[in-house]
Amino acid sequence: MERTGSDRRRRQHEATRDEIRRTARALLIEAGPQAMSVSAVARRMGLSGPAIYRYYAGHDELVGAVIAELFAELGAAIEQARDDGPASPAERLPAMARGLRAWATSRPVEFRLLFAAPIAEANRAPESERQRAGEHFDELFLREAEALWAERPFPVPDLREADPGLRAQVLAYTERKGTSLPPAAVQVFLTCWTRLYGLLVMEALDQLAFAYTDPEPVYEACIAEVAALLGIAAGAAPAGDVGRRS
Amino acid sequence: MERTGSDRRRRQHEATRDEIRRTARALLIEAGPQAMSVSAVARRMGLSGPAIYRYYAGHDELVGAVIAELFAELGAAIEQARDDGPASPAERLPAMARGLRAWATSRPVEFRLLFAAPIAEANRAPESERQRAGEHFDELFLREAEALWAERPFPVPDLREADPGLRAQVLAYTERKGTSLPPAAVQVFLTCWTRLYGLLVMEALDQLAFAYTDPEPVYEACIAEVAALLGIAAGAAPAGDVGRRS
DNA sequence: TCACTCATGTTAGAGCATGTAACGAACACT
DNA sequence: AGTGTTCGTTACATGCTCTAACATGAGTGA
Repeated sequence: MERTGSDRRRRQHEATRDEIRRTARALLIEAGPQAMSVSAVARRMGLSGPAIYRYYAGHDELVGAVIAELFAELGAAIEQARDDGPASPAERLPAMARGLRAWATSRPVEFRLLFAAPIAEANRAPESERQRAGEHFDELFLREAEALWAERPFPVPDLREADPGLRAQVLAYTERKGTSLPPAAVQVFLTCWTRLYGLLVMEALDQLAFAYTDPEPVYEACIAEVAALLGIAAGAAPAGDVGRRS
Repeated sequence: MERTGSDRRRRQHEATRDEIRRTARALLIEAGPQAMSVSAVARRMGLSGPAIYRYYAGHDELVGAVIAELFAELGAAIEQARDDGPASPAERLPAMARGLRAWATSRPVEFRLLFAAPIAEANRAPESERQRAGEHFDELFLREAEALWAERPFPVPDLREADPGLRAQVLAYTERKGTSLPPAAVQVFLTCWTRLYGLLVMEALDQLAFAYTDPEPVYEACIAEVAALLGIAAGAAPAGDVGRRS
């Protein structure tokens, strides 16, 4: 199995792997997640069924590759939102939050696959691509919160008054991440991040439709709340919204 | 098709329909959502495949029936949590929130099916079972918020300072529900409800695992936050947690 | 009572999915 | 040139949803 292989072969193999992944993604966008079948991908590429298995061990691995690609893109989009705007963390954090949602709303099918999927057992492993990606986004925002804290600390609650179980978990997270933030600040950060993230997931699952037809201002309000918790002003949302397939 | 039919026949038909639904649910619990296949249900009942189609138009309708049953149970659980405790809305609201999560955590597979499913297209229709159920839960909590407001109004923001789009949606929701709450209070209520609900959905989707191993105190903290917004004390969580299949 | 109707079951099969097995042809490396 | 790997094929096993066609038996009405 691909022991050494000439460079020629290896690159050819990679190229086909990529083409399969791109084809799967195209099908995902055109016809939803269940259209991403091994057969359908092969059919579209002019191959016949089992050929795909030379490149991916099975359907799950193929879907996993698409998911990994999307996670990378989403991460890049957030980083770009961070780096585009002005240099102050107080402005960057809301920009990143908006970048996150802009990506999500311009690619609804993909976002749903990432965050509102059946969650194939494979992707629920402790060290799965998915968990790693979640931690990564998390860290992007955490770094920014650290910068904000260094510049101008925000008010924090007294952790000694918190539930012991909760405090233990916050301490564990603080330790694991090796952050410069004090645990009480980490607690605030997690609250903020969870609210934003949760709202997005709900939107992706159409769980906000019972009350809201357009979640955008709801998300903006959440950004404002969170900004208030962090002691910063949210700033206005950029005027023009991002369209699909920018 | 079941035009008139004697009562005997009709009841027999209903009984079989129920048995099919129960069997599907058993399979769901034992082996996950994708085990709820028409074939598997028939096999377990000693029937052969197509017999099921005499009772359900197809796989989607069968799953929809299971979902409807679960929604009804969840609603009943919340109502019971409401009616069990003391009579004050200030105590009932947290009790209902805890009842909601108790149901969710004691039936993880079922809860995932309800709120974290692939969302079969059928269930995304404006008047689907799912939307109706969402509105129903929503109303259960809304009624309680009304009682709380009548007893002791909670502080509300000035809606005139809110985003016009958000305000319009809150007004529309207020009108649609015909609630006695003023729009600004509805806005607070929706914020509270969205936070609780969002946290639960995230837990169901394992989206909290990046930071928390045990979401229970996180949820309790959220209840406390929300209670603060409503000007009430959350009270302590009941000591013993509810086990599965109580 | 007898024949009719219709609900309910059956088997057969179409169509699509994942995935394996067995085989052939192109390719690279010695 | 020979040899083994890679990459494609077809054939097939199995499972799923769902339709078609047929059998059976219980209730219904003349």
